Amino acid sequence: MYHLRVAETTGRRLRADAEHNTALILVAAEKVLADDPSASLERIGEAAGLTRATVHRRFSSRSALLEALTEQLNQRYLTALEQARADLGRPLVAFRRLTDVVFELKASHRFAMELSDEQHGCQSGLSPEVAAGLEQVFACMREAGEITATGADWCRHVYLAVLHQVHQLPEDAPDLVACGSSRADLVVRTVVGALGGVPRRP
Amino acid sequence: MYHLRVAETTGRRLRADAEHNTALILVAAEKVLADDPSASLERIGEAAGLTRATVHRRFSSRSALLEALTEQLNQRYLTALEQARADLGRPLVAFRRLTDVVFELKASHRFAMELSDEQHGCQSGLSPEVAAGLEQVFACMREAGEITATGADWCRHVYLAVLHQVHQLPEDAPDLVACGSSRADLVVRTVVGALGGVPRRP
DNA sequence: AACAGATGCGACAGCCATGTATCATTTACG
DNA sequence: CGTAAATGATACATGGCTGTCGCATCTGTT
Repeated sequence: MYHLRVAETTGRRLRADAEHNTALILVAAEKVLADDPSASLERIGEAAGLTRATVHRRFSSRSALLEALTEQLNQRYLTALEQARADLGRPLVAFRRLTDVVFELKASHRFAMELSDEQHGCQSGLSPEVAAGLEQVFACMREAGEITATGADWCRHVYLAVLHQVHQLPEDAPDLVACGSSRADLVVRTVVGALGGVPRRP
Repeated sequence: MYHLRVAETTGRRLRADAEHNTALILVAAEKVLADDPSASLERIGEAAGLTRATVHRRFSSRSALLEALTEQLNQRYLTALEQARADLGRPLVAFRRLTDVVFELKASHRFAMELSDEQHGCQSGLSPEVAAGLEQVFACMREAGEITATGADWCRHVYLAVLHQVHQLPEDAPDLVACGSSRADLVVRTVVGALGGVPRRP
């Protein structure tokens, strides 16, 4: 994971407690920044039970910390994609599985997800591997006739946008209840509808 | 519009040139902040051909300026909604018309739109009148059987999210070209698909 | 023309975040 | 146990943005 040189220029590895603390910092950063994206390193350290100085020792700068957060997110994404790849034969099932896991990511990595979304331009901050993995899922759905949209970026963006909206939908939203209160179900149906409705010409 | 007391506590009205300058500031603020949401008032003034001091004279604080920006956006929204209300009898036409105008808003008021979106919680920063106007459009579409989603917030959020994604789609995106390169068309079809696909139970 | 209003310029104070450094103390690890 | 590493505490320098003055100088308005 982060065994080697998080913010160190030397090749020495960190002591066990130090490594544990970097993990604490990442967790705290996610929690605090999700609430206030411009929170200071001081507040992050405090939330981790550490000092601002220590945060600086583990992460050479604020941006280094943010980088670490998105890298962490990309790792979890890859794990989720591997799970989905298992049943790529049934694209809708794979998509549903994927959405389930990504939803947990949204809950635990809200800030990092928005961070990689906000990345300027149309290039999301996602690693190329993750983007490719998502594209594969959508490609299978298209081949299976479940959707008709062809652009990989378009599919991914709509997916993430819908996911975001569903995430912050209140528990008792009528359209959520209509789906058996399963957020993942609502995402799947909405995305499939959005990406499948494109080519119908009136 | 802003004839009276933009940042003044006195009831006196502004001189003509001063009023013109507040307009310049608003335009410049939109342009600069769209590029960098955390740009300083100095840069905004510079973009308006004015001094930071003058910006402070017209808008008592940074947040006052942001408020003015969202208020301006809400005004334009209302105008767009009035145009759409014209042909509420044909909901899809009304929706299409609305989207056309809102798309121009997205181009000229990118920052303000994202600002009112980011507003914490599920309450967007839109004025109640605008929210109600949008709800009316979606309600008509639902009654006409074009969509099946029932939640007003849900419809609005999906609409704005899709709009945002389509807005930053490159000119040559395949799914855009498939719609005759009309962004508004792509929005309409995607949203209708997204909101209409909800209740289909597999 | 005269006056009030608006602006530019410069200066000042306050605030807060970042990044660096030092030193004493505690803790992990061989 | 002894050493090296990690941390807490504290201080310092830096830089940026904000908000507020005062003053000289144009410019609109009547």
